[in-house]
Amino acid sequence: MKTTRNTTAKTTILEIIKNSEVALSHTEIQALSQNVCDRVTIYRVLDRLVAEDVIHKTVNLDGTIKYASCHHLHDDVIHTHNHIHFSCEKCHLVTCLENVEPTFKLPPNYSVREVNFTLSGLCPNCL
Amino acid sequence: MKTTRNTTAKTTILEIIKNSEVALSHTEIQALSQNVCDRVTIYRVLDRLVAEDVIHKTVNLDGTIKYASCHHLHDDVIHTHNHIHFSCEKCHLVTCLENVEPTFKLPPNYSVREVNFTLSGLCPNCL
DNA sequence: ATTTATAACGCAACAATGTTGCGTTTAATT
DNA sequence: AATTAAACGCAACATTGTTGCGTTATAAAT
Repeated sequence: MKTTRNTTAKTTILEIIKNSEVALSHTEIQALSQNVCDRVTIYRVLDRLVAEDVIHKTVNLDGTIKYASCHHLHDDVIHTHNHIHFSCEKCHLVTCLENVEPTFKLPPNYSVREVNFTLSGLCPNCL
Repeated sequence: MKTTRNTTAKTTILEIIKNSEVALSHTEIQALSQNVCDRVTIYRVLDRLVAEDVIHKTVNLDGTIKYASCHHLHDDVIHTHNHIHFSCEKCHLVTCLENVEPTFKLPPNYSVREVNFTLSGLCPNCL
């Protein structure tokens, strides 16, 4: 049976993501991790953390993938990531707007499994 | 003064995008264009078409950037792209759901300039 | 505490994607 | 037909992500 292990790479990377106010890309995590492990390991750790539902992915408007920790609220059994991400064009920070849930109505026969909502513009700090 | 020219590369690429029901990536456009021009030229033409607001960009959940033609409705002066894109996980086609406009309310002091809403799951054809 | 199985790792090599510089071509105006 | 610079091709490079494989180290069993 497939088990999962706690390694120094995994814990430090998770710490970096948890301590960050904003979503981080692979490259940013690599810069922050000070050679704790190989570049490839970061990719693998990120994949594992996403699979374990500890962090989530979001895609920036330029195509770069960013990671942020999941804030599991209270006792939600179903845990979704359909909140909005805001990407500032000036400071390039990506923030999770946890409380902003967009609404929309879809045509029939679409089955949604994953969601990515990203806005870009200027954040309060840069406005 | 900076003018823009109509070249064969530009017109054929625009045709490809306009004739497509779904949003296309650079790689897909390259495959469909049958060596009409260099790989680099495709990048440059796409940038130009986006700048001219003839096509628009959207980002898939895997980070790949797709392009679709803009359908300027009636006499809209302000022309936005804040409709939803649907990315099918099975057939990998990205469709613009032109008529589905999401609503959401943002915290104060955010200035939005661009929007990207992408859903993924199964499209009607693959359901 | 030692052994053991395998998850996770490092490294090297590769693949895909996007960018830049520069000399050449060609579209559109004169 | 001449002119000008937008657009092009090509080569080289940068970045990002992937894969294979031998090695390391975690966590469980002894």
